[in-house]
Amino acid sequence: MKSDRSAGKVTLADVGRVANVSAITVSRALRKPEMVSPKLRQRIEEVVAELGYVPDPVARALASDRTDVIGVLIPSVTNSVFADVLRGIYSGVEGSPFSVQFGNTRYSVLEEERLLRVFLSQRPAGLIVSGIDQSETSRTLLTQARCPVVQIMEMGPAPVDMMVGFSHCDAAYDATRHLIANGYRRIAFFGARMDPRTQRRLEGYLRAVKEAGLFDEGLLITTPRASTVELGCQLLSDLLARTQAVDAIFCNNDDLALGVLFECQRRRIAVPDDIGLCGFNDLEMMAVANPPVTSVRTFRQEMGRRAVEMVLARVAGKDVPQPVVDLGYELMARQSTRGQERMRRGA
Amino acid sequence: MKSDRSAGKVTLADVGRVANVSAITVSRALRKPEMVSPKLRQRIEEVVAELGYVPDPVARALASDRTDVIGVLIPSVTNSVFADVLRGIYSGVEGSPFSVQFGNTRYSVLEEERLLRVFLSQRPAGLIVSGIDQSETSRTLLTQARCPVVQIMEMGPAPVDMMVGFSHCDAAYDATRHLIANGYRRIAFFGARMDPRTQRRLEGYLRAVKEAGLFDEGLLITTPRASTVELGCQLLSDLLARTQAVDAIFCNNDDLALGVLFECQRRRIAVPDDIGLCGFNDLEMMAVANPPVTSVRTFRQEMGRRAVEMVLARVAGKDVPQPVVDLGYELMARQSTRGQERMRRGA
DNA sequence: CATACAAATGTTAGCGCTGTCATTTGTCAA
DNA sequence: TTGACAAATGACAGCGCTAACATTTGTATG
Repeated sequence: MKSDRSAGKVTLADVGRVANVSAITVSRALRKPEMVSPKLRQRIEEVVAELGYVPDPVARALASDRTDVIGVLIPSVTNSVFADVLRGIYSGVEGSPFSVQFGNTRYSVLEEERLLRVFLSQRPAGLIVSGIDQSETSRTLLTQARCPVVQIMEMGPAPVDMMVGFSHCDAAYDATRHLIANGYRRIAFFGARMDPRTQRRLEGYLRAVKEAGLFDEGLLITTPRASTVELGCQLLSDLLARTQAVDAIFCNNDDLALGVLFECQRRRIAVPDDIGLCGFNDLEMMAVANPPVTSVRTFRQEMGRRAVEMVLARVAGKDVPQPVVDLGYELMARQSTRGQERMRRGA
Repeated sequence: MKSDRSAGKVTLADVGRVANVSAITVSRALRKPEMVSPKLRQRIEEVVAELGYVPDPVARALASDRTDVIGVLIPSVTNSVFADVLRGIYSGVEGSPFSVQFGNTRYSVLEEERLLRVFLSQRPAGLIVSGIDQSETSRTLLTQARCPVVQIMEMGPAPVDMMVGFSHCDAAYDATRHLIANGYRRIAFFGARMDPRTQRRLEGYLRAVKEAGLFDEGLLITTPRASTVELGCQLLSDLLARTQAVDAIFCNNDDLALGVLFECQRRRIAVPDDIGLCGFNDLEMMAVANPPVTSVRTFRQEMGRRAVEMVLARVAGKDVPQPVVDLGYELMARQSTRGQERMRRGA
């Protein structure tokens, strides 16, 4: 039996036998070296190396009722915004014994609920979830989770536990104000995949144009489709087919903005003179496009890294002095909006 | 004791107690329903629902010596190419009880080795690794892995187990041939992050230009830096500072190509008339850029999905009729190379 | 040198589940 | 009805590890 299952698997007991100590001492030597005398510790380490012992995380999890896995729920794997957050999360766990398990909610609240249950059944060391629009059930699950929880991407009034994000609404408001300040009056909004964050950007846009008395429903172009560069081209075509009275476009994200830029180039619409263009997220390419495109820089990697740091601190028993962190954003004003200024808000 | 640890946790035994059967019967009702009488099965299912029982994957893993986790090793999380592969992998496991655990090797063979050991210690149901350039040690680990293994992204002569990919070398060869066929003679190669796949693309390029007697070392621009759009701009500037005798550029990937395109626009270099431009991967935006950019389409999502399918088939005990799959590629000839044709190779 | 106490190590009993084998129940032919 | 056999269910042990408690060893003190 044993011979078959554990084919060659070295256990704590094996190490103990060779080193002439009990299994638990080996366990301690590995996890809490200071509890074992230096002499023994060294002998054990030698045997571990010699035998090529690798701790079994599954057994450890069962015995100690905890894992070293941080569960992360994000709505999309492909969206480059989340890819950046992931990178941040990875850099955060790097060098620690923790690993990361992702769940893709695909922008579905129900899928989020389901994944949450799955994750929670695995005794995560911590949980990182996207946004603040969980279902009632999800919130309950998170509240009762016996591990630290971080909500990322947004700020909101009632954090489940900890939170790192920024205000999409304020960011969009500032971007729109920037367009207005630079002389644009007929400012369109392009929004794809109207998820909660996009909705809040729309809110910010609306607040700004309404305040300035520039609101026109005809300038609102939204679609449930996922945003792509091609969609940006299309939305511009759609808009222009409807009206020529547009002098700026605030895009819900940089993919759309890039599409708009290409389409403007094709149609020989001068950016920023005929049309001002502003994106969101400040993807790397925006700064080197032709012309460089104004965008709202968000700190996506930082968000991931901070979230992990908070989880790790809590797991280590430290308390987190600032459990709610507003990372802010930065308006990168560039040529596409006749931009010179550069302002910062939040955090 | 118990009360504290398992706070509210419902176990198989709990379900069994309420349903008046033994724990093992509940286990069977859940895993192999056909082994339990319909009547009992129904009663058990009711109790499971009533109590909100969720199986504990950790305990199951320890007892059965296997998990439902597929380990995936990729060299980068941010690179959009791998993001697409991930999406494919996700769509592959969707609806199955399997989940995915990623490891980021950051293009390091040693990190790959380390992660491999970690993953293997967790009894994965299967392993998906990127490329064919594992270290000797890694190959040994993979060979001895007691689970199916799929190498993705590339084709190679000696698969560890299964393989899904395409020939980067052939793809680059065809792309370069296309440039030559369309009248370009001074064809530069831009390569960033010279990982094995980039190296093979370079090989393909070299084969084509040498065959045509068009090789010039001065047209080879490579850098270990990660590729970005900005880097594309820079490499073009560098090249032009060195020589004006260039009439086409084959970029190692689409990020670089996009940078080159923007820089050409800025410098009023006409694409495709002054300079032909070809990318690699056919990111969505290439088709709608201005002008649309020729690129080599690769089937990244498909690669991920197929890899998962192969693992699942093997886990289910089926045998995989075609354990080595060449997915091929497709040259998307567009305006940036005066392209009309559209050819296919591989698979 | 006995005492007290801390440090170091060991013993025991599971964690929740599943593999294996044993037992019970049901079914059918003779 | 009985026996033979399959189907359904159960008992038991153990996966590899760690928490909690128990014991031993070392060390300082009077």
